[in-house]
Amino acid sequence: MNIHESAEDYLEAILKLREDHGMVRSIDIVHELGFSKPSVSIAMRNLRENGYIQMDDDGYITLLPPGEEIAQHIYERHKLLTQVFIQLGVSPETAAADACKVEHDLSDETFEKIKAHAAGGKMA
Amino acid sequence: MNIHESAEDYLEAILKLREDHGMVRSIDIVHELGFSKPSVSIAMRNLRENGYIQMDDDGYITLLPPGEEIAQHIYERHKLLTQVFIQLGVSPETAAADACKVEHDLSDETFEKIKAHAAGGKMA
DNA sequence: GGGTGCAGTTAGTAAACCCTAACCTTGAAA
DNA sequence: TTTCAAGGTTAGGGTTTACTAACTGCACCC
Repeated sequence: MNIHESAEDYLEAILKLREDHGMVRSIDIVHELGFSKPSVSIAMRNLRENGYIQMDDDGYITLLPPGEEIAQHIYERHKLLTQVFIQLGVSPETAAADACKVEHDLSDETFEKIKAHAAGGKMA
Repeated sequence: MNIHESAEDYLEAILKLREDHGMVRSIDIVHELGFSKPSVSIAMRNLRENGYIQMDDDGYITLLPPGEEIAQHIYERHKLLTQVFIQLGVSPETAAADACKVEHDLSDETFEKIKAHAAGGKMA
């Protein structure tokens, strides 16, 4: 019952929506990710059943600790990779789109090296 | 009838095997990628039916121009990304594994910027 | 009270991608 | 010549992840 790539994306979207607007419902994720309502509904059920999120009676979603951890992990990667790509001269839109895909695939080892390199300020 | 990620992997493996050993059969891909014989057999049928590869009567595989182009495209990314990760201090095994995954996801724009950056010799 | 619309769910479908089990063909070895 | 191994295929199955169609529940509003 491992976490899969799509679950990571959903958790990341929940975190992003929370930071941007405070409250998060399924319909907000529908608009954020561009998926259909049933797709999001089923994804939320899975996240709920596996203890990653909680939904109150009004459908408002909160991240439980395991979900929060994964969301932060992915979101940190997303932001750093986007920044690195932009520093390399990539357009912001493309940088964000590529970060979205790559963020799931990199090992911790490689990510940490990229992070260290970016922090060194020697990217440009 | 677009090319998908797995097809890119198979084409890349064919190119790599050709460079390493000359001749390529399905069974060589089985050993290279660690998939089952039926999985490779079906993948080869798809590549054949879509004009990416050719198989002679003995089962030897050659890349047709569209397949060659994709294989070179992916293989070039694989080698460059591996090299870049290694230059950042990542272990060769992890670098290659991560390159394997990332090589499919990067836009041309981002890849070209990474390439230019690496060529500038300012990676380390 | 009856319509309208929003949020969410259920049911059924599809595509990509892998698997095991079991088969065929061919060629070499005993 | 029989047996066996290697390469390849067919048949059937399973997971992940998304979709459309059609439903429920609820609130609001004239």
